[in-house]
Amino acid sequence: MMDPFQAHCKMEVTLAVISGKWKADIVQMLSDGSPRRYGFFQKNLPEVTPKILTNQLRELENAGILTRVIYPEVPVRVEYQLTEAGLDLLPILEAMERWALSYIEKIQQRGCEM
Amino acid sequence: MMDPFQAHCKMEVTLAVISGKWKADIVQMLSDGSPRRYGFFQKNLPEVTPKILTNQLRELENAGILTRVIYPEVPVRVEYQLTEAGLDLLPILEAMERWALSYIEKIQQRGCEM
DNA sequence: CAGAATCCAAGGTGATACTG
DNA sequence: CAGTATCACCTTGGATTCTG
Repeated sequence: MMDPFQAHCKMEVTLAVISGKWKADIVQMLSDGSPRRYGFFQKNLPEVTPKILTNQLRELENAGILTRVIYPEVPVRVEYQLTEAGLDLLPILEAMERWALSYIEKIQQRGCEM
Repeated sequence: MMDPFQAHCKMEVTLAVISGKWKADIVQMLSDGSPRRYGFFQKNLPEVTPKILTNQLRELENAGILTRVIYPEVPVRVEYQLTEAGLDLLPILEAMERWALSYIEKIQQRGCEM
């Protein structure tokens, strides 16, 4: 992940935080505010390998987008949950989703088939 | 650039379009709607090399975010201008800028110096 | 259950020099 | 003026295998 703190403009900070193949998906899966477990992401993102999933979760954690809480039970339970900064990201992700829909329409009209 | 059309979710489409080290800057430089020339970007982004600048401009052009118009004068003049889709991107970039500001504040309070 | 370790391929970025 | 061409690095993502 690119270091958000050496970005040359503010937008780059945000882009650095959410750029990552599965980060937007992860944040969206936590969008209702409730905590989710590692296996939940694995189940809903069948294509992502454990290494990559852990990597994306850790980078989001280090960026302060989500928290990782370990419950030392047997078997161990780990819960991920959005922070306030993470919740603040949701409107942007929704706007990105809306833009993409409109964009896809425009592109189709332009003559590209999908 | 990652192909927006093989994204696994809509948000990825938008991310694919604006992910690129200088793309957000370029779009913002065109935000008032008026056309800008190659040299303008070079002057305002002194760190970017010609190859990369051309690369970022071409990817934005291929994505339909901006247009590239060549005026066959001597010397040649090339003007870049945002499309409708590009203009629609501006609110998102502004939201990203605002989020980054709030984020930086929060991080500083958390104890990280910048 | 929730990862960690190792190895590897791809592509995005950049330095440098050159051109229609 | 507005680019191209070549070479090289380095980060990101991924396949596979293994573990507290």
